[in-house]
Amino acid sequence: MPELVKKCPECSGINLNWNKDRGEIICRDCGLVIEEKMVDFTQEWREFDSEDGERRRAGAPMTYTQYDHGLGTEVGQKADLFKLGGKERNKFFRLRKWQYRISTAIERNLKLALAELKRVSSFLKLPKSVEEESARIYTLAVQRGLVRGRSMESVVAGALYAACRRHDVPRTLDELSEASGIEKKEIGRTYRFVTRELGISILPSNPADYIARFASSLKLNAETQSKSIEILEQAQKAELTSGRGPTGIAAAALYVSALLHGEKRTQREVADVAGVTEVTIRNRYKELLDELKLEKEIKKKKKGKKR
DNA sequence: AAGACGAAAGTGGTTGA
DNA sequence: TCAACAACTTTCGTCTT
Repeated sequence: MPELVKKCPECSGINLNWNKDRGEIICRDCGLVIEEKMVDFTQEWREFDSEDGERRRAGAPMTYTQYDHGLGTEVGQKADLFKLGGKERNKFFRLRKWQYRISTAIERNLKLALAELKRVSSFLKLPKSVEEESARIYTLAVQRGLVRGRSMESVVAGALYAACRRHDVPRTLDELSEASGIEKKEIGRTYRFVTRELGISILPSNPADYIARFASSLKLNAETQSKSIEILEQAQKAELTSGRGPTGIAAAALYVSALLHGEKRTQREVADVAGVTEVTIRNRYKELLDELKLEKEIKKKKKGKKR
């Protein structure tokens, strides 16, 4: 390890890991990559693309890397050397140079982006399949030049969001936003843009997919959980769900079934984990009571408590 | 005192002319 | 491109436990 670096400039940790192959020093405490191009001088990571228009690289503050200890930047795909025939040399060399530049630009972009994607994905504890799907989406997006004019990070977040939806493990925009450091509306925008451009089908997410996660962070038992799924199904039949935010509905269903099972949670608590407000829960809750004739059960519960 | 409830005004996004 | 619109939020006052 070179003399100069002994402490992590970010967190002052001394637990540094020198990866000779990639010429990186990685702080094991906070995940900061300290030196990137000591050996491998072909990788000009710090340079911005030579393509015009793409200079908004500064994105989320890197403090988020603190959460990712096992930061892995393993990315495959070395670009092939371009072996094209050679006759009109000058012209051809220029072309080749261009091609090379473009391909390395894409490759560089991918390398950075996939590292970012991995980070966010591990922060959210997303399954491998989702991670791969989103990497695929992102790769497609880069190849079609959809990243231009947008920050890399926001496209990564959008790809992740889309992949989550497709695999029925939805995260809310809030969660993605917290994990990636990109604003909610920005993620939503790029998400819509990318899915539209790539022709990815966007089925509205099912409230039931949120139940398990919300329930576990509220520490509700399995019975309550399945009850809330039932409630959701009834609600869907009564057409209470269309046009409403799925998280709000999921939250209300959970709230009701928690009441029914004597595992009462306050509206505030449920609202927090679902990322909606109490008011929304109240509205959905009221609709549920009206349509599903659950009033009696609730009242029974209350009487039972008084005795 | 905390939680539940509801009204009113405000916000961001979608839709349709 | 703009206005209407629905869903959701914020804020605040009142009622209930």
